[in-house]
Amino acid sequence: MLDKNFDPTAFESRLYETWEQAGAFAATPTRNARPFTIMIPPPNVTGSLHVGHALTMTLQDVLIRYQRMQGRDALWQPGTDHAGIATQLMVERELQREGTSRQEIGREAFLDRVWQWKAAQGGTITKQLRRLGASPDWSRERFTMDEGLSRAVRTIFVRLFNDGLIYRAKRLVNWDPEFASAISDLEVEMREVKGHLWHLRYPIEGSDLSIVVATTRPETMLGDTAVAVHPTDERFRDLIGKTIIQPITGRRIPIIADEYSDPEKGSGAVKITPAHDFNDFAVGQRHQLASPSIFDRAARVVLAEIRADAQPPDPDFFDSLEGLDRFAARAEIVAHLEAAGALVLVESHTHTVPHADRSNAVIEPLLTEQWFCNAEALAKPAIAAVEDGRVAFVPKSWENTYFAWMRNIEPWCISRQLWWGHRIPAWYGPDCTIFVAETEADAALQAEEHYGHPARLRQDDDVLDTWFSSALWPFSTLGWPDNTRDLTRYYPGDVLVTGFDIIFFWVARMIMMGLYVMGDVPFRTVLMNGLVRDERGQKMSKTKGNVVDPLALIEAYGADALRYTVTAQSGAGRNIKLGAGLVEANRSFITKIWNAARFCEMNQCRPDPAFNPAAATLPLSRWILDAANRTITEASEALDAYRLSDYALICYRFTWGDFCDWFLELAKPSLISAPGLVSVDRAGNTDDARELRAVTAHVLGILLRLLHPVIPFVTETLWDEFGYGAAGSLIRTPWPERSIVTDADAARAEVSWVIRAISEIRAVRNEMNVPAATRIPLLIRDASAETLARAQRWREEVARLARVSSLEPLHGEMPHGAAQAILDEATLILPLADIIDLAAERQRLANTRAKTASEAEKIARKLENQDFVSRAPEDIIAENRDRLDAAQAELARLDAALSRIA
RNA sequence: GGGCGCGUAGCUCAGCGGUAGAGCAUCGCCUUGACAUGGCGGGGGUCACAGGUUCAAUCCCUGUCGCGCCCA
Repeated sequence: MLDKNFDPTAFESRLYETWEQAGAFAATPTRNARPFTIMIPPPNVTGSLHVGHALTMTLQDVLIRYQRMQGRDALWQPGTDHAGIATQLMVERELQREGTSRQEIGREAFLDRVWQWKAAQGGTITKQLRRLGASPDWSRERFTMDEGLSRAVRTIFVRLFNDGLIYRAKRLVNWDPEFASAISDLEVEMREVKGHLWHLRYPIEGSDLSIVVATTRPETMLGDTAVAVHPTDERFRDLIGKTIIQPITGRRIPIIADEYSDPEKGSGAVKITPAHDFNDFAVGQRHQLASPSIFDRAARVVLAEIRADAQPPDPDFFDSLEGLDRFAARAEIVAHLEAAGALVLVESHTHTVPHADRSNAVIEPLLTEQWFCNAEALAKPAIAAVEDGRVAFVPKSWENTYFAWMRNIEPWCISRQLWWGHRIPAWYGPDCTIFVAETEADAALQAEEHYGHPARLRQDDDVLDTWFSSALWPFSTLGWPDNTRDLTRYYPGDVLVTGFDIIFFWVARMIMMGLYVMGDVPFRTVLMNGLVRDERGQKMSKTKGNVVDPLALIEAYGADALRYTVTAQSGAGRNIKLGAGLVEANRSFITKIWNAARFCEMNQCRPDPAFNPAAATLPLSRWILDAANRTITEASEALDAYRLSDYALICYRFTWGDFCDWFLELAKPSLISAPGLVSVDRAGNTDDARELRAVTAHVLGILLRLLHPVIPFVTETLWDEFGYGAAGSLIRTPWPERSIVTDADAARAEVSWVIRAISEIRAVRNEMNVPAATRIPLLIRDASAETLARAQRWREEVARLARVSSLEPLHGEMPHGAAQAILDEATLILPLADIIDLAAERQRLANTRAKTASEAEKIARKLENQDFVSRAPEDIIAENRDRLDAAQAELARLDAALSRIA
């Protein structure tokens, strides 16, 4: 006997172990079945499960479990990402607590520490995914820095280099001074910051004139090599070509005309610092300006590159700037200029400042040598693949976002000045000649050939952007560069499920690399899921303290409740709001299923393998089997189209609305009055009860299978308990199929009449405040023979559910003081002599009449409209005529009913 | 500044040319032999606003306002 409540903790872990140990998650490449592949977005190896994971992983698990049940050879490829910056940062913090640093212990010892950290922390997220019920093929788990994947990284690096698509260049890059590393454009976040606009006076050489420049970053003036004005700006026309004496460095710099300068902004004149600003760099290129760097890698002032050209008016002050942090230098310089009377104006100014998204440091553009990937070349075929539909985004609107970025793609800076990651497979000879090779031995051979003798080589110190290895994930996990069986079988994958926040970081790059390396797209469909917000729609953040911990939710409500909630909430591409309240509410659905099953168990509804749904004869049986058919079709269509929230709601409605609220309630009299398999039902007919039991178990089996992808634990538990299959077998049980239902239309008409009759009576009773315990007789007048026969067939069910004491046709006068309800051609009459408030009943009927009359009038007006009748399609006109007829007939009956109590 | 998306019941959202829907919340009734994590019933919406297209607009088009996100 099932307990009264489903206790997830009692089942989930045990069940998961059963599945995993039985190999239920494993792909079976040897099977003769069409593969279905999902590549997991590898979470950070040292991370832990957050609600975003819970959402995306649940959706993937729903899809993979569905396809598994569809008989596909389902591969959900799991693994984790080494997450260069994030992981290195955590270990560095640990070292800091120990009073040391990575520089102090050295590269090798540091990497040892990271591997130790990974060994200790790396299992957390995979354990948590198990708690969630995720069913990837764990036997294939990969890590972006394991040997195979590292080999793939080296191989592709060499290939791209040899194809001229990877190159080394000195360019202005986004520099994170805190990590002391370059980062890519994507890792830069523009933030609105309240700052100042300083208006500074720069004297013009050989005159008393001066020009006022406005800047948000006075400290960079040490690297000024020009002042720019707009070519059409009348105010400065005569100054173009003159020379300025830079007030701190004393450097002679020209006033140039460039359209970059915006006459509307600031003073209309801007200082140009090519080495520390992307726009200034472009100006510098156009005017062949020098571009001295004035900051080191920690963004401290370095005077070396400007000393030669400097003639500082105040050499002591100039020298004092050496080694100052950029913000300290700013304060010093502003104060100095103010004292010298060169500070004209300080304006409050809100502007966007680039920040590193990981460290939060203000980005310092810096001229450095880095490795770049020619993303433009790789993007072309990747754009085409989405244009011609080889890759489709769901929802489609995300394709615009993809195109916009891809069509304006910038070179991808792939080198990072970190230690944790794939070290760049490039070696330098004594004269700095570069040898790119998969191994040091290969590089040595190349060097020997180049120099004519063996040479001492030094490997590049940098590592690759983490996303470089992630981009290879769809094929590197399958054994590439070896031409493995898995690679041919599982590439390309079917669907990628991920958040739109990494569409550029990851999705676009996988498509680029997939096409470059494999000659085919990595997946057919990209299902974009939204971001998870808190109940009020606010972004979750640790500082706000509104972070919802999925594991706490699982602990409190069970994994199924969480899974069901995020699936039902996941409108494609839409952000979802999640709080404990929603999960708690959805848990009641799990409980409902549990209790429905408990009722089935109590009434001996056991799966009968010999049961043939096509042979079901009772209208109620055929009605629920028909509804099940429709649900199977709708649920499958929704899943096939990746409308996962629709799938969840379709199953919910069928389970709760059709199966529990109506089918089980209507079947109750037969099931309960006839305990035991061989017994007699109310009509003395043993077959009815027997059939209903078999149908009940059959339909329960269908809904357990339909719901298994989203709520695997409770469904598997019940599946096992009821003996539908061996323990732990639901996960691999075939998806339900439609069955043949004899004369479904008739069954629908019959049961729908019963449902409407019961609902009408209940509504009248409630509105008339008839106490629930009061049983009242039901009289039916003006009913057709068919309706009367129906009413007699269902008298017990109607009596039970509408709390009716008897059911008779009424031919003569209506008893005094009765409530009435119109149902098709018939009128249901409830004699309420003592309890009825006649005025209230008149009002109730009048209200109904008013509603019907207004509807009839609306339709009539429509049908009187010549334009409508002549131009609207036939079926719409016919439908309106029918509706008008029905409304008018109902009006007549309501009038009759009203006159009876007049 | 450019682009994308969203404004539908108190809340969260579905519907996207032809009778406005669900869940939650709310109100009333009910502890009936699966379930009060329940059952039954009710109230609640000029579908942001203004034009246009159409026989017909919540739905299509244009504009306005408000909100969000992305890119510069």
